[in-house]
Amino acid sequence: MSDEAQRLKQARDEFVAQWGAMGSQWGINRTMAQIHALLMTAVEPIGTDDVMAELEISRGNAHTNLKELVTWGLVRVVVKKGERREFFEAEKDVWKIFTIVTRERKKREIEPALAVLSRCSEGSRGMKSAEGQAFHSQMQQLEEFVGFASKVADRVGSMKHGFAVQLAAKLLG
Amino acid sequence: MSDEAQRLKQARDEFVAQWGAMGSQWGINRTMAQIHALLMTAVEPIGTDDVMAELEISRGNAHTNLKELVTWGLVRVVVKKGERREFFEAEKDVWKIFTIVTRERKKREIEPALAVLSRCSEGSRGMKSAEGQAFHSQMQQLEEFVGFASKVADRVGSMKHGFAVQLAAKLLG
DNA sequence: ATCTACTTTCAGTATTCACTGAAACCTTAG
DNA sequence: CTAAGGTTTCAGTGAATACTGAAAGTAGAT
Repeated sequence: MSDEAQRLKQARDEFVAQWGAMGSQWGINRTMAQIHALLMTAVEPIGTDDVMAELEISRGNAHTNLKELVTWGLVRVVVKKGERREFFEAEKDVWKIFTIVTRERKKREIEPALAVLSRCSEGSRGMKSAEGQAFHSQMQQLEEFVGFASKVADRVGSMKHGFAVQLAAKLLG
Repeated sequence: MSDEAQRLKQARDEFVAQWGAMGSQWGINRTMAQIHALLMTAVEPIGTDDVMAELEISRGNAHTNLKELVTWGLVRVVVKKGERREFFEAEKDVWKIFTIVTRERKKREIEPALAVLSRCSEGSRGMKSAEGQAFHSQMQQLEEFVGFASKVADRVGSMKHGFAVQLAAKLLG
């Protein structure tokens, strides 16, 4: 193997390992993040067995996490003609990756919070005691803010890349 | 206990429980989120023993998570005169809470990612093979995007509430 | 209809992460 | 100094989560 090919393999392994470690920090399961890293840096679609071999994981594990990535929309299933098995290919456009992750995190983090806050705010409406009023007010403020974050996430998530860049340039300028 | 006081207790318990459950989703430990919820809805500073009693957790657990909340900056230590023990009080301003969480998440999620990407991008600079170039390009794009997200987080985190509201109004308008 | 090449599921196991409770450690008061 | 009141640490335990491997399921090919 050439020197460069070795360096490349090393760099890629490092990326896969570290991206996986990062996944934990992000509340995403390590294997899923590793598979994602592997696919993002693959030149062409790869199959379940390649994933198993590369990451030294079981078929079940590879399967589950590949399907989860497909559910998120970060990975597509590809069928090659003349091949019976499925191959997988990751979305590589960073802006698309970002909007997908934004959408998922909104679903998982913001929306449940909003539901909780709504109920707590509603359940304490019109209380007479100082404590009751303070609680209601706190719930209302949180609800308003989170609702607002939810709208921002929607808006940003549906922007075209170019527009987002413009907006951000203004923000940072 | 009056009817209203009961309703309040119920609503507050629900908030604490649900906020805790949410914490898991957010990659924050459940107890820490529960303590935070408890403190956010407390009328006055409370002590370790109150937290232990309210959440039915051990001293060690209460202690560790209270200190972690203090480290984050979401909770302050308060000393009452004539009292030897420490009391705790949460920041209640939602915008401040938001900026603190933004700062912490940037530190925990964005900065390590950036470091990884830098190294991988650097380590694959100037490769000749198509694979090497594709890898380098992918790393560069990710690095650029994440670096950018980092700056946005800084900027938003240091905004005054009023300014952020204005900006957001424009964004959502 | 049967074989073959895969995909999917899931009970059991391993790993990781959080919690307990008790001991060690401060700090102020007497 | 010693005692009392309070805080901090941490080894051991428990709960949650992820992973394995093998069996069951599916679908195209013969």
